[in-house]
Amino acid sequence: MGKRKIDIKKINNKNYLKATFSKRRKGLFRKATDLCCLSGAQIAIITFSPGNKPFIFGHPSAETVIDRFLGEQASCTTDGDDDEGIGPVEGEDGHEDLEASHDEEDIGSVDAEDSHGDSEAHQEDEAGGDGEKVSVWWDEPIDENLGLHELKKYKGLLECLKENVASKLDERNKREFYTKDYLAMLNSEIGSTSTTCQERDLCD
Amino acid sequence: MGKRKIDIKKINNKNYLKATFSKRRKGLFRKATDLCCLSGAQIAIITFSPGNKPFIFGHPSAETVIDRFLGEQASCTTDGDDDEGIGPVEGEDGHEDLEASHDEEDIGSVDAEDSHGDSEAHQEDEAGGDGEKVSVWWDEPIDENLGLHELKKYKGLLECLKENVASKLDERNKREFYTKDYLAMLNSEIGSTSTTCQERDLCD
DNA sequence: ACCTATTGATAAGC
DNA sequence: TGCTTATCAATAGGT
Repeated sequence: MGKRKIDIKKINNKNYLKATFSKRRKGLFRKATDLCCLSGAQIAIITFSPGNKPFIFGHPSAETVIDRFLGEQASCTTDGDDDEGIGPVEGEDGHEDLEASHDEEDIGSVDAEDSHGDSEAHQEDEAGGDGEKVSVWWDEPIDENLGLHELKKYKGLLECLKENVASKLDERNKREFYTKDYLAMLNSEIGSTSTTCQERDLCD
Repeated sequence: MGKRKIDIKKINNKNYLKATFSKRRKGLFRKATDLCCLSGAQIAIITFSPGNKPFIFGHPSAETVIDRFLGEQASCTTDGDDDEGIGPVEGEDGHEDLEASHDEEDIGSVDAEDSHGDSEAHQEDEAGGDGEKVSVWWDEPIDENLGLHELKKYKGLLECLKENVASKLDERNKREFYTKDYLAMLNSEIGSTSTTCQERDLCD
């Protein structure tokens, strides 16, 4: 999408690599920010640059999301939680289902909706409201509890998240190594410097 | 970037929210994939959809990157590793430097290069090659060891990563809950179904 | 889900 | 490295 199309292959030129990684990482974080604001989803991104520098994005915080992830894995392995656990841990090997995971066939039959496209299309927010939906693994509906909780926390402060803010952070050599709430951090930066709020409305 | 510009604020319409989250999450993962291929960076993305469904992206694996992240945090707190640790864990609170972390001022003075922009601009790949560079925290220069190791692992297999592949995964209700190598997984899907390789060359 | 009109992200060039 | 511009890519709406 630049002036010329580039092949998605390893960049060898060090300088070009640095510039590209920098730009694209920023773009990735911005996408994540937008997704958080739009959907209220919890997202954590851990990045180790080619120079082995860590760049962390997290909402409500990297640790929160990581813990939740690790927690689910644990409950999946030990508790078995409910019945149809989330998709089991998979990878190049293929399947390595644990005990209660029979998602491929099971869930497909339980919920006829996820027949074709994106698997997150169905919502189990109502946790049983629609009946045949996949059950939640925990008792915290993000939109209600966490979502409200988090968003209430930032209220009007989280009004906009301009890219300039991130740039400003870089200038201060903070290295964007944040495990707390990335959005909140950006917000605090905005608040302290009155960055112009271009077009993004309240994220709440 | 659709037919009409939208405000980056919480979407209330459930259906629209689902559709948007789905599209944008896919876009986010694709961006991460591109960034991995281009820079060889290690990236993990943990996402909990508004329906509390987990969607994991990881290269070389979510667990690998998470462990590395947690490991650095630990070493930062306990060992102190070298001297100029990475940017300390920061957040909305401001700074909470640990013991050996005086990166803001220190690194700035040590390396005159990271005075303004993106902090990952400097490379410590050579681990002392240029001398005044920020030191690595571990003994694994990604481009050399990890990068080579990982890439060698997938060789020509990782030739292309088309979006169709991800779609296909959704169709199989795998929910994209992968903690192993996301790229490798996509690759295996490609290999088993001979997905067309449009324009992406070898990621290696 | 798939299409198309638009806005957004970004490769080059300063 | 940040800014600007020309282009390609992601995606909002609508089917």
